[in-house]
Amino acid sequence: MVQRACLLRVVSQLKSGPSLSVLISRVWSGKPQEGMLASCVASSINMIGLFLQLILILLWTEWTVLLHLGSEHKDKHREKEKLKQKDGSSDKQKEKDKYKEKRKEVKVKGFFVIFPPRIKSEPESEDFYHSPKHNKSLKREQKKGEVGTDGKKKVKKEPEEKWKWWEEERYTDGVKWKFLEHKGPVFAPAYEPLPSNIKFYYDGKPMKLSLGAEEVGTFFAKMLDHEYTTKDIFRKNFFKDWRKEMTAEEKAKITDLNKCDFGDMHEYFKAQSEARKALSKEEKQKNKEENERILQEYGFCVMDNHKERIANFRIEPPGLFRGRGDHPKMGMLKRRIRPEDIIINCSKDSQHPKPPPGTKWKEVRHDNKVTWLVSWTENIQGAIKYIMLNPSSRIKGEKDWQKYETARRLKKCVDRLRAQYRDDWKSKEMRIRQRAVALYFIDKLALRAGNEKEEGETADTVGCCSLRVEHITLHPEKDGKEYVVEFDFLGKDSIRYYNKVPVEKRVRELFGMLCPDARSLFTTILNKHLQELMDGLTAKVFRTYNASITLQQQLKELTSPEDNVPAKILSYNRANRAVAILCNHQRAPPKTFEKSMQNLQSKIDAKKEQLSDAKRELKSAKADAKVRRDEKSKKAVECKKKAVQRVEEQLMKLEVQATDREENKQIALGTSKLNYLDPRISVAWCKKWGIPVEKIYNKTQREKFAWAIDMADEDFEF
DNA sequence: GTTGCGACTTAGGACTTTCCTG
DNA sequence: CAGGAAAGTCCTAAGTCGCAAC
Repeated sequence: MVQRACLLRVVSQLKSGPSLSVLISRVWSGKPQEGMLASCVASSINMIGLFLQLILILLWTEWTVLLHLGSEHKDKHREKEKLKQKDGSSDKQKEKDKYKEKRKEVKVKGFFVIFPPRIKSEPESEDFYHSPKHNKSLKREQKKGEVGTDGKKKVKKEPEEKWKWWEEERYTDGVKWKFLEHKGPVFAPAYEPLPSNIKFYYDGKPMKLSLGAEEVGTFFAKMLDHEYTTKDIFRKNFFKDWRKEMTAEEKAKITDLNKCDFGDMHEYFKAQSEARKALSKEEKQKNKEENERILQEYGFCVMDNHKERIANFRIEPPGLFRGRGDHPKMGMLKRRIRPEDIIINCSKDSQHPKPPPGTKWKEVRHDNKVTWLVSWTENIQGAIKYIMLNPSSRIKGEKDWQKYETARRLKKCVDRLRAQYRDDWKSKEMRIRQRAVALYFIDKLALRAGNEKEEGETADTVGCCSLRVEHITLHPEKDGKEYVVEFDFLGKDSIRYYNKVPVEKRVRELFGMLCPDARSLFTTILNKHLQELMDGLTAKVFRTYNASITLQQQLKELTSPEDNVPAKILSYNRANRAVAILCNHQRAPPKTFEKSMQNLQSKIDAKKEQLSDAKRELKSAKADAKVRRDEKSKKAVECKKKAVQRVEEQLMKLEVQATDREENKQIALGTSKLNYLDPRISVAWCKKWGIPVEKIYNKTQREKFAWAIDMADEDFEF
């Protein structure tokens, strides 16, 4: 589609145009019509100019205008902004030095060594894979091994000493490991044919399907409850792929999906899942144990002398592809992965995983410049999928830590950078101006970079550099504010980004000649530029930086020392929420939201009543005590007092909970917590206010952020 | 220089387990 | 002690970004 040319490119094509006022009035007056737009672009008419002007307006917008948190937060945000500008550099080095010192102090305690017999029995070969640099730690671990060898049970009983990888040296040369051993993937269970009494009907008549066709048919049958099985694209894609699995006869007969009746099959699967739920305790326990056994066998690997948890050791089962949003490939058959599709990565001297009997791996390689253990190529997009380690592993943790360190380095130079890109808006070179505009959005609105994607291969979503004209509307005035830019587009995962951003009208200047091919590789150009500005800087670092700094600031602002623990946690959640809003992390409101909110409210009401009862009782007890003046009645008063207090606390807790939940209706906190917020900020906050870290991070999260929990003091500054 | 590929992070929703309450 | 809500886990899609191949 011609009119799909991206916004920046459109902007870039502007040379000169009709009078400004005409253009502006056209835009201000409403959405550009599709046809109009198409013809404009096609004939190089300068309707496009409008968008240049939009950019110009934005360019001249004052920094202090707070864009992302919506109008109510504007003022707060301004302050934040000031703060942001102020505390540019500092403390990081301090932090680092402190940590270095701490490291020096740390004595090496024991490491829990896995598979000690193996590791112990072949130390020579390990040495072979360890650079001199690593010999030190290796020796330590071997010592450990000796201690641990005399029995797993014994080791298990002891409070397990966690390996503090963050106290060890890192590889610097692109090597990711020296030794890697694992058992390979767990394949999806083989297809179980339907019992003979469960039938598929075509055109009202029962029909026995071949095994292959039946299997794929069951994928569809299982999904019948989902709305998307009614979607045209889904049905079309499914039917096309299904036919490929049919025998010639089946193909000849089954020509219309609408004549297929999967009802029986659907009922069967439903009953099966019911039956699974209704299993007896013992049976459930048995299943659990079996799962645990598989986890123990396949869920771990040994990487450089340490047993590490694997994130996804199960191969994705076959099924029907369901992309997010309006995906053109929804309904296509996701093929079953066989050993022959699998590439194994492990070290040469490890015990290679064995393929299932009678099969072969596609390849076994020994590439220690990558972190994956297993890979295969998926058939829908042709993308490569990997089996990698858990976030608690050294290899993921180091990277995560490094990510936040990069963001902290950005903090040091962000002022300079912002000044620079503002300056670049005036540049004579179009590319530079363009780059600077993109950067502005990425920084201020925390937009994603927005890489190019192949049209028709995926849902139509965009990011900063791939925004198109139709994603932006200009309003001369909206909600009492002048010059409001309205963003409305689908971002990653087809999540809608909607934001009205008031901008200040300023001097406008026309850009000069523009380069029409500027868009291609735009994110590459952008990132190259960023790389020059700061080592390791890319577009996404801004998201990390802005998220983390916002958390830190919000925590400072929202935490009241006199608050009790639940209230402080509410503050934390609010700070977290501010970040989630900034990053546009949304969720569908839980289906049961209204109901559970009502329940909570009635609980609160009940609690209130209970409170007034308790108060009344206290009063009468007091009166009683006054009259009687004996120990017993005094005690009773104390008792009642405590009861009132307790109920008050409970009520408060409930109310806090209600507020929290209401505010959280459509906002997902998990993503930012897991991916954008430097955990050391949260850990420091917990330490400072005496909040148990368990209140903020659950077990998995504590494992992932073990490095931060261990190293951050209460005075950590991002 | 451009394109496509490979590796890795980030993402929301489905599914499962745990917790709470009546 | 069941049943519903909340919390936690699993799943895998969909991004980012660098680099090799053309």
